[in-house]
Amino acid sequence: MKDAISILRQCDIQPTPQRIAVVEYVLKCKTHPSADDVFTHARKNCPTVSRATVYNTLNLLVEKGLLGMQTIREGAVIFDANVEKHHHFIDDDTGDIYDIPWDQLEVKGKGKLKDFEIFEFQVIMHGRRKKK
Amino acid sequence: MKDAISILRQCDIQPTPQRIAVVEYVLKCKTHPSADDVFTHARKNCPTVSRATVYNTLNLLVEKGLLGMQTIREGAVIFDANVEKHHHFIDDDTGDIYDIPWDQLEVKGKGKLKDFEIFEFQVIMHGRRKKK
DNA sequence: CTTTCACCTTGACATTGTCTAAAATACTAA
DNA sequence: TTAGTATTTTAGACAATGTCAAGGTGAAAG
Ligand SMILES: [Mn+2]
Ligand SMILES: [Mn+2]
Ligand SMILES: [Zn+2]
Ligand SMILES: [Zn+2]
Repeated sequence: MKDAISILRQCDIQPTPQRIAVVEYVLKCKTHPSADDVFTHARKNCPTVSRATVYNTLNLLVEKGLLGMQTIREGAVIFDANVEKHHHFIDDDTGDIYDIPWDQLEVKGKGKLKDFEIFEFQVIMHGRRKKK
Repeated sequence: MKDAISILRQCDIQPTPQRIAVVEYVLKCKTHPSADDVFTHARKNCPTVSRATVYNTLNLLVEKGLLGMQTIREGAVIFDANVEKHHHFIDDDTGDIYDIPWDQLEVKGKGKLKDFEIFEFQVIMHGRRKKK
């Protein structure tokens, strides 16, 4: 992955130490973290970063399309470094959220929904991940 | 629909005025209300009902399977009088949430997800409802 | 050096949701 | 009826999520 500074520059966001700390964690994170998760981890590299700055940076990244945001978990929005279209599987035992590649599932019948103009959609699955 | 008292009795929940006010609103509501929506409306019929009782009653109804709960909107869980399996369409302009009958959509390919045991799933769509 | 400007921090605030202690209510049995 | 017990309700405390405004810091420009 490109380094945080280049990514920020490319989107016309000034690369400050606080923003770099947020970006370095959240854009390579595979765990669908909450804002508070990001805050905790960003603090390790930048101990003075504030909650407000974390929220501001996350919202900025989402606006710029560098970061996804999902409202599939109770209590807090989660952020998603994977900005390609994909589905989600939620392990109800552990709370872990897994990405399901877009082409693994096909949703048929959307054309029949005459009253609705669909901008985007995804399949949300709940269950348990099989231990291998 | 059966009356609130019978419904509560049938589930071994004592029908108190507070619970009746909650049930009468939430079980015939088609708008996917939040707990606070239910609180506001229940107060009209039972002006003394407290927030705690509304939450307790909603959680009881969900436990008993009389009410659905969905985490598809930011900020608050929503409740769903429709306990049949179905999908959801969210109008991003208005925030309104529409039920999509289960058999209108078909999700193919779940069998390929060997690592996951799926308990339930649904399709979540975002877009705009066409004005007729 | 002074002004300006973007950024950051702090803390206040609103909202959601849970929990507890005490009051109110309803059932039960003498 | 009356006393006692169990259930329910209420008010408020509390924690967590998220937004916002006020003021501080620091660099760049004049
Ligand atoms: Mn974490
Ligand atoms: Mn309402
Ligand atoms: Zn994802
Ligand atoms: Zn529904």
